[in-house]
Parts: sequence; structure tokens; C-alpha cells
Amino acid sequence: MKGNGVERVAARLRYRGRRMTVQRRAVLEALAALGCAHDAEAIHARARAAYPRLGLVTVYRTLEAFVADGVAHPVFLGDGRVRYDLSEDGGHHHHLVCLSCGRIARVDECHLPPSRRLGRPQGFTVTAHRLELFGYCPRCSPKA
Amino acid sequence: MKGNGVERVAARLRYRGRRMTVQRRAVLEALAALGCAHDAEAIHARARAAYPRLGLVTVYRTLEAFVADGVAHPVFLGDGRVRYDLSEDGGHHHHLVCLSCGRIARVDECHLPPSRRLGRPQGFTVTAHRLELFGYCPRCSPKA
DNA sequence: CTCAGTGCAAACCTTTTGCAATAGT
DNA sequence: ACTATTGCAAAAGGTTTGCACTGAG
Repeated sequence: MKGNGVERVAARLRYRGRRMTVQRRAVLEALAALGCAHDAEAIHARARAAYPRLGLVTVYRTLEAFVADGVAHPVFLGDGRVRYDLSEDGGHHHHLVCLSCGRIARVDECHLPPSRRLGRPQGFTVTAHRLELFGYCPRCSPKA
Repeated sequence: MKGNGVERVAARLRYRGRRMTVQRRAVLEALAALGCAHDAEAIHARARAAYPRLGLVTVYRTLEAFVADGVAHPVFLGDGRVRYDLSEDGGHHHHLVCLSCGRIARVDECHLPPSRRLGRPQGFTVTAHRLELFGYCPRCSPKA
């Protein structure tokens, strides 16, 4: 997704036969405002500021549509809830999660070898990967 | 975990004040027999071959104990269920998941830079990471 | 005007918890 | 014996579905 302008997303949705509604706009704005890896409930809470009648179910369905259309993508941190990031084209990013306070930071550089090398030994064609880093943030680190 | 012999695990559990029961032995054997990344239900089904009365709840509790004691560790593939791998000491491995047939292959090499470099820009102390690769297995690949 | 999207309530499904009975050590 | 562990039934918690209504294109 280049730029997360509402128009750009609206166009992309329309292209797929979907519609841009007030609810989706609110979810999109919440996604942009919250930043990295927030879950449906957080997105719902935030989006309600813009559109109070918004139901949680609509947030789930909107996120599903966004993911299917490449507008957003899910992030799994293993805490039993799915989190979402707005997609940015020309790049992806990973996350750094503090095991003590839960803070999540973005990691923009991806130090992994190119995809074609990653699955070679097993004969796989790799099309995507997910990498999450865990540790302690500056505030929680022993700072030895 | 060096070796996944029952004795070794039993010793480790005992060390933590836990006990080695028939049920845990069955779960441990199922874990070893199944290999990579199977969920509680699959483990339950397999372990029942050895101990038919085994309850699913016990499998969950056993896995929780195993994880706490470093005998096993969870794997999250984003399909809404937690999978488990037996821990091997002196190493970790990642997974290659086929988006078409669901097949999961092990990846033993980890091409990531050392932990201390990974979180440096954000000031994090990285202690662990999770990496999962997605793509198509040899059987499902277009094989261009 | 049509069909995608919405909201509510109810269903789902994996995982967790309470409790009395059981069994390692 | 002491207390960790088990099994059952029930609860929890995130996510999904059915359905009649609403609204974008």
C-alpha cells in the first residue's frame, strides 16, 4: 500500500468490488493513528472516537477485507489475539516485543537472506516470512 | 533439552518439583513421534494410543508444564491454534509452511545476525526470536 | 435499485479454571 | 502422608456466523 490515504484505499477496495463506508474509514484511520500491531479491540476503541456506533464485528469484518485486499496484514505475537498493521508497499517490517512491559517497537531493516535462498534446501518457494524479536526494552533492560 | 529420553525429562521435571506421570510420558512420546509443530488436539490423539484415558485438558496442562520447564516450546503459525515442538538444546529451528497444502518443514539453519545486533537500533536486548517462512512446497510449487 | 456492508445476538472453537478424586515420591 | 496431577464439566475469551436492515455506487 503506497500511502494510506483514504482515497487510495477506497480505490483499491472499489477495484475489488468492495465499498468504502464510514465504518471502514474509521477503522482505517484508527489503524494509521495507532501504528504497529494493535488488536481488534484496540482498533475498535479508537475507531469509535470517529464513529461511535461502530460494532466490534464490523471491525473484524473490515480487517478481514483489508487483509484480503492487501491494505493491512496480521501480526501474531503468540498472546492469543491477532494484531494488525497497515501495509506499506515496497517494504515490510518486524517487531521487537518487550517481555517485561509489553512495549512493541518497529524494526525496519530485515537482515534475512533473499527468499529464494531460504527454502532451497527443502525445495520450497518462499513467498513471505514473519519474524518477531523478543527481549527487553531500554526501560526494562538491566542496562549492564 | 539434550536428548528427549523420558528419564532426562523426568529428572528435569522432578528438579522443578514436578512429577513424571503416565500421562506426561504419553504426551512426551507423542511430541517426539509427531515431530514439528503439532497442536494439542493432534498430540492428544496420538498420546491416546499409549494411554486412552488421557484427557485433552491434561494435554494442555502438560504442555504448559513442559514449556515452563524448557522441555517444549510453542510455535505460532497464525492459524488460531498453538503448536508445540520438543526443545533441543544447543539449537532452535524454524518452519517452512506450505500455503497450499499446509505441510510444515523444518529449517535448521538460522541466517539471522546475532541477537545483540538485532535490537540495537531500538535499544532492546533481544533474548529470543521467532521466524516462520511461508510459501509452496515442492509438490505444490509451479516448478517453473 | 441492487447487492455489499452493518449491527445484534448467538454460535464457535481453542484454551483455561474449579473441584473432588487419584497417584507420584 | 503430602501434595502434584488428573478428569470432568463448565467457563472464558477471541473470533465468526445468521439474519434482517441499511446505505454506497
